[in-house]
Amino acid sequence: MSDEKLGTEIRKEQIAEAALKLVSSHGLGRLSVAAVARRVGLVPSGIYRHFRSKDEILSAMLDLIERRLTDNVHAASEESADPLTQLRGVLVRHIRFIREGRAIPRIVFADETFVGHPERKTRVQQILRGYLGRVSRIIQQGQEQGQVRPELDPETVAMMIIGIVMPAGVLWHLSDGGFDVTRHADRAWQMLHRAIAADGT
Amino acid sequence: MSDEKLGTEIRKEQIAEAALKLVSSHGLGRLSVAAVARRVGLVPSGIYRHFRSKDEILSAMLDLIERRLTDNVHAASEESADPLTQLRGVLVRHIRFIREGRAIPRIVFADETFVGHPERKTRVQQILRGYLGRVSRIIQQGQEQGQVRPELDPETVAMMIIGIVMPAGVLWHLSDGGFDVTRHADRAWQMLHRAIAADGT
DNA sequence: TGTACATCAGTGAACGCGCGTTCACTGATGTAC
DNA sequence: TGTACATCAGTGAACGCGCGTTCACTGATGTAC
Repeated sequence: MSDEKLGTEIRKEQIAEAALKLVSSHGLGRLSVAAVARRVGLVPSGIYRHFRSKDEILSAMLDLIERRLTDNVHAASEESADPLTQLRGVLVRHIRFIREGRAIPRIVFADETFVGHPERKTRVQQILRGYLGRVSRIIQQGQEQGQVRPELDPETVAMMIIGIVMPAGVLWHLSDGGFDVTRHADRAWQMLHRAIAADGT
Repeated sequence: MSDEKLGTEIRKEQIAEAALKLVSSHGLGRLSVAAVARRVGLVPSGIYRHFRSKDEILSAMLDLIERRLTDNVHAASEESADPLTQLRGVLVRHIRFIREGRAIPRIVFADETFVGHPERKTRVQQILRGYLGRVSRIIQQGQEQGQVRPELDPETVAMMIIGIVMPAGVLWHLSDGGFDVTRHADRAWQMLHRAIAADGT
């Protein structure tokens, strides 16, 4: 089945990556150890050389997701000096993220994620809060530099940005890509922009 | 097991209701025919007197959800004559809905819902689009009566209202009720209100 | 450079469990006479 | 009002399937001498 023997560090990475891709395309409910094994060119039992259980793979997937969300915000921040443009960059990247596959909602909303693992709720919360926190910081900078209304709660604004993406992502998925996420994001951002920009433009 | 024999129409209602409650509290992944049966006081095989399969129960649950969402908007519309107050009513009710259990996201995001049933995607889409449509109509009325900026796209506004609730619901769930959904909704609504109200108040 | 050995990634058969579903049955309910 | 019968909701045992996991094994790789 396998062409070659690989070190466990490399395999762990491969396996988590493969599992995430499978969840993106078919959902957590359909994620089987056998499917993951097939994807990396191993036999099901081979997985257990690198992970103690299926649950441990899920944890590794969460680590991957956290890393990617962090990278998203980081890349958007680097792209421009203007906080409002940075926010728009986060929005655009998040949409691209959704287009690539719905791994995040499929894990966050799946109850299998948390069954028997209450600590995982904390973990997921920490990931989302971390993301929101990073976005909030951009908004705070905007307030300090005078582009964003100073009386607004940065966290609320950050959540509203996510709130632009979430329902759009749902419709996009339900319509098999028929719903125009980008158009919605453009219009919604325009409205949100008016609500948060310091000058009334 | 069962105290009495009941007509199949009553049982169907009971079973769908029981299934919806189980999904609300434990998620679709944990929904078993046995658990539903236990809840209505039947033996697992007894369910099959009223539904041909587990899938058919899922369809009945979707019907229930649709009815409740419709009722939500209807009740909010009756409550006030002012469209903006009506919108706020929809928001409040939707939050109450979430507090009662996360049945909707747990079904909409679960992939088991759609596996082997592509037509169900259409069904769920129809439910959500129906809900959005009803909310949009309120916004249109607001535009006709001059309370809402006429240049805005009603559907986008409707989705932003849902977008206030969705991420808040996620955090509320992950924090086991620790996140203050109402406070977030208040703040977010205030911002959205400013963005959509015809006068700049 | 060659040999012996330890390590460990990968294999395949087998397990046990949960769960949806089937099926022959029982016995209560309502109706026809 | 009473009896016979058909209907059909409810039961419990048994099934088959998928899937996570275990275990004894094989054989490639890297290292020590």
